[in-house]
Amino acid sequence: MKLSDSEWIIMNALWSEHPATARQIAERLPEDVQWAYTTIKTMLSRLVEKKAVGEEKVGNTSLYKPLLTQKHARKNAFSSLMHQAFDGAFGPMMHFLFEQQSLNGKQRQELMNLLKEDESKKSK
Amino acid sequence: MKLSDSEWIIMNALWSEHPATARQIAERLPEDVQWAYTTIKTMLSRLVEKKAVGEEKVGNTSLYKPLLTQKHARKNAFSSLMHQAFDGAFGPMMHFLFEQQSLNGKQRQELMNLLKEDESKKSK
DNA sequence: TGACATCTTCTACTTATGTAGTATTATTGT
DNA sequence: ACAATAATACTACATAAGTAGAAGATGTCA
Repeated sequence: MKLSDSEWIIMNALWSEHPATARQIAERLPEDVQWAYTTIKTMLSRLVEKKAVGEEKVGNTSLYKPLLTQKHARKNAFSSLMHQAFDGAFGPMMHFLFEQQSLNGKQRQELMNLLKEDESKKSK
Repeated sequence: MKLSDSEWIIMNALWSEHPATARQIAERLPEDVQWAYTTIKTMLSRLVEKKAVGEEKVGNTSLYKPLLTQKHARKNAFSSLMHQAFDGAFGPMMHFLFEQQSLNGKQRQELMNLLKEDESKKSK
């Protein structure tokens, strides 16, 4: 399941709290996203069709909730990027990230800690 | 500059060696990509239009070369992903990657080395 | 010099994405 | 009970992406 740019925007709003009505989602969109209410509805319908979002009617109003988890969406996005841009190789991708980001000392330290944390988790 | 899925495929073939003719690119595509020659030409034209690729005629044949570098393309892709999926935050993105990949000892070691390498480069 | 192979350019068609209007239906405050 | 509000479903339309055929120009080998 691959999300388009606009779909990410909707999903982000939905993940942040759900279930939610279209109206609530509208209110949570980033400042710079000024979509008509019907645009949001259209996006939601398409996401429901794709089974990324679930819809439940309560009265005449729909409540939406994510079916695709944020974690899955992120995973898919990385997987996709890793395959198209790094021929599927994790190592080179990481290498690139480190190289690019010209990490400052703190960031580097943070990453070190993450790695160590991961290590100790593993060995337990 | 954002590349579509198909565009990545073409660009990968082009980055691998250039300049290249459409025919050469065709030959380098992954096994599972069976595009008509004209499809490749269409993609190339569109990439030329977008200035991601340069075209130079030699005789009646075009030679193509990347204008958008692989590095830039990768950077853009990450930037885009980081913004849509992690609200632009590098740290959380890294955290996610570590968590997801359940790194084995060797991979972890490799990453550590990358970090240290980076550190020593910095301090010089 | 003609038959083939090969390139190019144009055109075409489908599905996806981005964005929103209109018409209809339901809810509600007075 | 009705006007105002708000929700829904449907339709619409532009641009991007995916994929390729047709026709015309050019090169090439016997």
